[in-house]
Amino acid sequence: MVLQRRLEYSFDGYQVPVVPRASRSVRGRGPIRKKCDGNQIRAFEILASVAGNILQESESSVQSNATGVKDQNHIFYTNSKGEREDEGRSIKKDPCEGENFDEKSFACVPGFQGHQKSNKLNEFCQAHDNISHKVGSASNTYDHSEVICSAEKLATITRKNHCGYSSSRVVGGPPYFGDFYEGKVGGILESKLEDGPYRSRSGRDQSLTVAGSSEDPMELDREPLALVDSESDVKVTLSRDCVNFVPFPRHCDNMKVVSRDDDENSVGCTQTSTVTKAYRSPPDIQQRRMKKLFPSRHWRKSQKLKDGKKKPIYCNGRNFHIDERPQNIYPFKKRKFFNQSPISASDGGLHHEGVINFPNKRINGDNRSAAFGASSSVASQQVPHESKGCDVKLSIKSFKVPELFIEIPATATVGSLKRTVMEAVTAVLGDGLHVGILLQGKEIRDDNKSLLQTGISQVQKRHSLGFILEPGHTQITPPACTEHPSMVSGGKPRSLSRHLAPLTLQPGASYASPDCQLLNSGGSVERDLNIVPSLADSSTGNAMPETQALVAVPATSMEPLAVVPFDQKSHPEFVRRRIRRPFSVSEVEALVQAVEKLGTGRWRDVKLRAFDSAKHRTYVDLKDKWKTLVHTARISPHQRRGEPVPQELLDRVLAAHAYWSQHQARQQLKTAEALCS
DNA sequence: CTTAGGG
DNA sequence: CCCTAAG
Repeated sequence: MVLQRRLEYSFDGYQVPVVPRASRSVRGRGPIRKKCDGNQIRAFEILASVAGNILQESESSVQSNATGVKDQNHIFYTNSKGEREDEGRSIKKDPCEGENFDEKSFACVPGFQGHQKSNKLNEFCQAHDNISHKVGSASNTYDHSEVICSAEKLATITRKNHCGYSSSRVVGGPPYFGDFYEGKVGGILESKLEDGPYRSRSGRDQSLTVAGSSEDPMELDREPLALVDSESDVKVTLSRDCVNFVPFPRHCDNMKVVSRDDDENSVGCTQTSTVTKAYRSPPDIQQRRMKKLFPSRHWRKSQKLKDGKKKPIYCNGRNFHIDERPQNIYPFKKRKFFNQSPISASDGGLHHEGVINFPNKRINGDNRSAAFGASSSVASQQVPHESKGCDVKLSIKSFKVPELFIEIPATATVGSLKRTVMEAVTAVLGDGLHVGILLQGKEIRDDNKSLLQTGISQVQKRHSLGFILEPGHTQITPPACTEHPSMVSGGKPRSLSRHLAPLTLQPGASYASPDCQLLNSGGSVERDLNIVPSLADSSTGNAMPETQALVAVPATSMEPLAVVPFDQKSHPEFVRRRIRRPFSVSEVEALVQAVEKLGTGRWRDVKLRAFDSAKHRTYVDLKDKWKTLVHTARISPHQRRGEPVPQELLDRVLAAHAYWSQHQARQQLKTAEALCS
């Protein structure tokens, strides 16, 4: 049939088709939403969450807020160094006043009074939305501002503490864990435990540094990238009938891009169905609301999952729900929320001298399995407090991330180095953080002991209290976590021992199996340099940490969310933009070949035919690529960017495009005629 | 889910 | 790449 057509309409190559496809052009497009891309500082956030919890604990014990802020029970604020334009404004006011709202520099998540339960997720989302807000707007640039931002966020936490933003939520720390997923590494991190009326009493803040450091160098092991010969990227299968079948006989081989690529290759992961169920739980009303709030692709995914489709029908990058996480850590997109009251947060004299301290940069690859230990300097002291003597004020100063080895070619750009470091940190901390308490060098494992019992409350000497921060999945101390239910259950007075409980981020039910994650991320990420030729891309893919599984949210309550570390999937507005992966020449070749055969209107077939195993290429991608190819072919060579595509290929693009355009025109004409007659 | 197109 | 109206 194709042959017939070909003969019938003698294809002559280079004519640029004038056949318009007006059918869909009329579609109006809705208002363009403003997008802000940012980078996720998950690692830092997680790290900071440790402190956040402490704060949370202290805050939750406060019955009334000391400031004039009303009902700002879910305030989130971040500093705005990352946003130059706001520097001026953001410094001017004390966030405690809660009056000056600066949307850009401050994000305030309004509490959904009376709907706390049902809206926690929303709050989470918004909170993270806010975070991403901070991280800068350049979508694919990873520069200092990220670090700075995180540092300032952390500072913000401290500030929050000082300002006495009290949490009016009934639930204690865990459920709103997300509120504190901000922070920094290497900066100053302070947190205090206080039971009494919340107030910043600088007079009593005679923190003494207590902790030592455990600078265990960490070895990041990763299999070396497999350098695949470019030819191996293309599977050439000569098909018998192709000569007669293809309108472009001269390229009759059946080219297929083979990619052992990444993303969706996360086969052993079983988290999906669980996750699915988690999302099915909320009542429909909320679902609808959520959908409204987050009309994102990811949300749709969730919706679909809700519909009972646990198994994606079409395993391309978009439909497969375990997909892009490993590699798309930071190009994430955020959506703007209009219902949040931004507040300008000033620096408040917080220090940002913290710098990530990674002595020998050397990335060896998949570091997920690497042991990681962060040390922290902790100042702790007995609070000269009158109330029952159970107040322990802790000030965690400066988390230090131990050595992180990164290996990067000398030719790599500074930008890629930054990214790499970022990725490494994220990868290490990506699975959450386990916090251990060291008292005089000994780890306190019994989480049920009170501080009094363990002696923490009496810590007077320096260097007697330390914290161990490890990736969540490397350390599992099951008993430690059993307290969470009580934590989430409410405002009853808790012992100090419990205050520390939430510090332990347990991989528990909230996490995907570590093995799964390992399998999912490092190993499966593309090693095919043909597919991902650029260093940045490949390193990105490989160093990408696995994000957590979806939070299993019980239908009855969403409270468990609280204990869950930052989770991308539970924050639909944090949709990351997929990382850019330029088409390689071989991919272009495969695409051209497929289109020559199939035409320009059957992208799914093209995908199946030539990119079936390239999971990261969706048919939409292929369609887009074709579009750009056509464009590229039409512009002058010196205007082209990126990896140069052989002119021969571009010629074929034009030829095929012309041919199939005409072909389509004729088709339409035919049908039109048929209709008329 | 796919297509087709605009952004 | 993203988003999304249409089909």
